[in-house]
Amino acid sequence: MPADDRRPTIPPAGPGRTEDPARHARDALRDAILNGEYLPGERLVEAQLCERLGVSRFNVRAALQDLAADGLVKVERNKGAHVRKVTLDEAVEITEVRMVLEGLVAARAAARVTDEQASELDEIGLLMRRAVNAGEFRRYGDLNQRLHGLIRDIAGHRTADGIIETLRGQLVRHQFMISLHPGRPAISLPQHERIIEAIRNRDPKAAESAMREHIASVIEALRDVDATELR
Amino acid sequence: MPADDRRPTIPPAGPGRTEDPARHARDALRDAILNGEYLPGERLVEAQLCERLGVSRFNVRAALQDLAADGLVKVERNKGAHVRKVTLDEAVEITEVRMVLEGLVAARAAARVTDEQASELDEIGLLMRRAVNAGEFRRYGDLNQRLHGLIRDIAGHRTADGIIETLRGQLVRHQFMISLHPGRPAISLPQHERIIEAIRNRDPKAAESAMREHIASVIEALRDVDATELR
DNA sequence: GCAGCCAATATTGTCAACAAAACTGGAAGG
DNA sequence: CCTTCCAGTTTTGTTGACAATATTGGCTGC
Repeated sequence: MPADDRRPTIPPAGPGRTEDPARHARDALRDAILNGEYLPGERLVEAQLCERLGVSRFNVRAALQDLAADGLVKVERNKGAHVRKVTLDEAVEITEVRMVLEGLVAARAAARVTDEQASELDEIGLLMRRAVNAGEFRRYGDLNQRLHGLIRDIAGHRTADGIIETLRGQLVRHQFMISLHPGRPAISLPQHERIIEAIRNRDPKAAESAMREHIASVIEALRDVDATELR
Repeated sequence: MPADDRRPTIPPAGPGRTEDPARHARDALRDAILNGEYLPGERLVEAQLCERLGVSRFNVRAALQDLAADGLVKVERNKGAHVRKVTLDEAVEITEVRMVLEGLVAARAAARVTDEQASELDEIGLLMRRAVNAGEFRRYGDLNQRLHGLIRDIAGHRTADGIIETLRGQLVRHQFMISLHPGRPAISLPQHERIIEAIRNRDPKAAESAMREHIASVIEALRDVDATELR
């Protein structure tokens, strides 16, 4: 075993100390996992997390249970917590669910979009095209997230929104790899543009099917990336 | 306040005592809420639950946190836990999500159904028709649940399955009222039969749209029931 | 060398007591 | 009569210690 873990400590959130430690622990641990500081399958020992997060074991346990509910960690009785491993099959299932949920959300967004929101959508579309043309893939990825987020805001479907957000968390690693997949933006850009257009036209059915097609192609990309990686 | 709470105690699960109390507490409390022994909005005081469930406060808290993740209770810091109230709008949202998820599941079931499973579907359809003709509404409700469950088994989509199950829990009360709504079976029976037929024919698209139509009509029923109740 | 066992250790599960916060009822003042 | 404030009480938040369980590493006998 390593003599000492050199990972940075995440001390209390500033000098304020006004926040409750439970929240801090949960958010800090979630960020740490999402940033890949703990790898899938890695064991999460409560005592170590106490030091790392600067909170008591009580709050560490609460955080672990919370993240287990989000599917980010898995806890087994008397065996502790691990970062959850998401297999390719699970990733596909999760993305299938996201496909129908975001389809629902897109349809609803098309039914509720205001003129102001429509031009915001247009602007994102424009920026996306520019980013692709300029080869700024990182920027494109950010815009991608912003677009999906805006659509969900327009739809205002809290239930679907919460589930989508939870599922997204479970896939950060996979999603990240997809965004770097060569040729990916060229495929997804026109799909995004069709989604935007359908919502602008206030056509729920078109918006739903455009969104579903888009995410269906994400599923293909998932499989591709996985195949590429295991070569 | 009531001088004494006469609700039945749920003592340890038999003489075995092999099960962990955390699991027992969680399941017993979930059942109690689902059976309506605690009403929506009712406060859940930890000390009372300790007596009721025969476990320590530690385990009561764990159970409450678990059920909060399932959306059955809501806990507010320093304010305790309440049985979550599901408004009509939320119930509609939840059912919309169920609509697209069960649509996905139905499509997948149609793609994977075996001959044996197909005849099982047929049998349930037959029993449903009989139950409706005989006016056995309670039985029809049970068969309804069995049908949806079988479809989900056939699909084998663990991710969608888990979410659907969670959502169903949040709606037990509403669902129960719908099943007693007069004229409801006459509407839903032919919808169920169309779903069964589409899956039998191994036609995913038809299965998905049949399922979505069915659940869309459940949403209407939800609104009706609510309107009837507040008259 | 190795399979199985046993003690030592590491880790998680549980509890009971205490601290902090929220709620309650009633008294004081307007 | 109403509002405000202040104990007293109830309820939740947190801690540290201890118990139960799993894991590790070495030992023994084959």
